[in-house]
Amino acid sequence: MANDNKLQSIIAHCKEYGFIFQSSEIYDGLGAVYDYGQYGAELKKNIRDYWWNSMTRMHDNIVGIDAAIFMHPTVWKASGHVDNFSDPMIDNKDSKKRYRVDHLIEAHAETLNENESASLLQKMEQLLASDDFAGLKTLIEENNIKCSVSDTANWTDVRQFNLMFATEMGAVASDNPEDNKVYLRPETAQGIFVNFLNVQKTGRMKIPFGIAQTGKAFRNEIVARGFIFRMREFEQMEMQFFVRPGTQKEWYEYWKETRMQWHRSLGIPDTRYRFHDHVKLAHYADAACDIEYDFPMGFKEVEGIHSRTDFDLKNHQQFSGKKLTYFDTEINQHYIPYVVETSIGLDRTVMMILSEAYQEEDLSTAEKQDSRVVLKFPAMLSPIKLAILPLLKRDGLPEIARELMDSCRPHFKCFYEEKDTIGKRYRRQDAIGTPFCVTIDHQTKEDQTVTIRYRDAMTQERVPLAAVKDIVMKAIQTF
RNA sequence: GCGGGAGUAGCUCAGUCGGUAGAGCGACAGUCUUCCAAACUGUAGGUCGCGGGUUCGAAUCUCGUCUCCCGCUCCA
Repeated sequence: MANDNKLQSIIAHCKEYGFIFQSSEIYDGLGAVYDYGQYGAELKKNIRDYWWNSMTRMHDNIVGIDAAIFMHPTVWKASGHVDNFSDPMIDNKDSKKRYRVDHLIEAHAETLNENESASLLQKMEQLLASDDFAGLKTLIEENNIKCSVSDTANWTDVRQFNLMFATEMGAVASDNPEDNKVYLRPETAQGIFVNFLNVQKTGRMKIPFGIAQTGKAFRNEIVARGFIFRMREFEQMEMQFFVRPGTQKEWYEYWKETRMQWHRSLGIPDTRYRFHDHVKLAHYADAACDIEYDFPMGFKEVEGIHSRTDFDLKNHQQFSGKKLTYFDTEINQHYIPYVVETSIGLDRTVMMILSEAYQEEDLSTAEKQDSRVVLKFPAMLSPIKLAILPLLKRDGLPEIARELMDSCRPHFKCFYEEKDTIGKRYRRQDAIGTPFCVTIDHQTKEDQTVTIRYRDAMTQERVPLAAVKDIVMKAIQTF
């Protein structure tokens, strides 16, 4: 199957079987926002739990928190988000090149004589200060400023590209709206940094240690596309690992390898992944790489591992005026810890798991055309673990099935169905990725055995009714 | 953001010259069946993405708009 069709098929399948719907669909949808349906929500939760447990339960020195989406506005000044991402921009329609308005005008000013230049820059400053975008465009047009690529002055309107969503906090309007302005966090990491000392002290944590968190983040992407790959509201799973300065390189390597093992544990072969080391580093990092997965639209980042140095804590210390140092009793020194971050997109992981699991199989024989769509999820991630199917809806078979259901449902998600032929019921479970189906038939009444049918191989075998729960439990065991 | 393509039932799609909307699959209720969908009967589902215009009449022509997909661009 061609890859361009595969994404379409997955989107259609996700909708048809209740995994993912477009947000507000009856109102024509809201761009790049999606809702998880009944099975999608289970799948997403299972992935989140698996990540959470692998971080917090399987490491002595990593604890989890849940910070608020709203944070003090100064947080985003300290993190660099306010300054770096709120400049007015303008596009040249011919070259399609986008410029920061101030850069464009400043570059032009350099070609002018001293008086003209100063006058131009002064006008620009006034317009920038008053957010007069129309005035800025007029200024560009009056000065006949051209694009260096296309050499034309065919410009779009000036627009503000602030990638952070803002809202107002507090019911009382202020004279200056900026006073009440709060942002929806564009990343979850800052909630960890500002709680670094709280957790360290109350948890009596000793470096090296980590703080993990999952939660929603919001980015007002200009171009958001690719199904749930790039959404305006999305969920991150992040862990910030605090280390002694100078040891960050080895921890960076450690987490690179540890995170890759986690990916392997999802049953996805190495060939579907690749590392992408950042050459051009962000302002906060001294080393960074992406784990990329081969999505239907090509290799794309699913997780980032960044050595963030002491950039964040140092800035928060400076902006807040609160000391954010740690006293290391081993070397009797105070220092601001360095941070190695692992940051994985939960929605991207859902999409990765779906892409990997989705299979259209041709089951045709000489006599009969046949095919199925199956989601080959790792059993621990499947929305439904076990489907319990009485072969007939009479002769006491449903009663036995219900008993099995009652004994299993406290332990894992089960599904009961007695409608339609058994083959049809199997295929329906294939379509939502249920790894096990158990069928109760007349023989069950005689010898207390059932047929268990495996999703991937479509084979089945006879097992004791009493063993079913343990078979499934064992298969979904994660650690 | 620019360019291209597309929106008709839950899904995949048909719908001629402008004349009051159809199929297959799926779903639901039964029948049959006794371990791998597509056997039989019946039922429900659509302001043809949304809004304006042309017309006696618009799924169809036209303008606008929203959404999705592809390419380029961007991505702390």
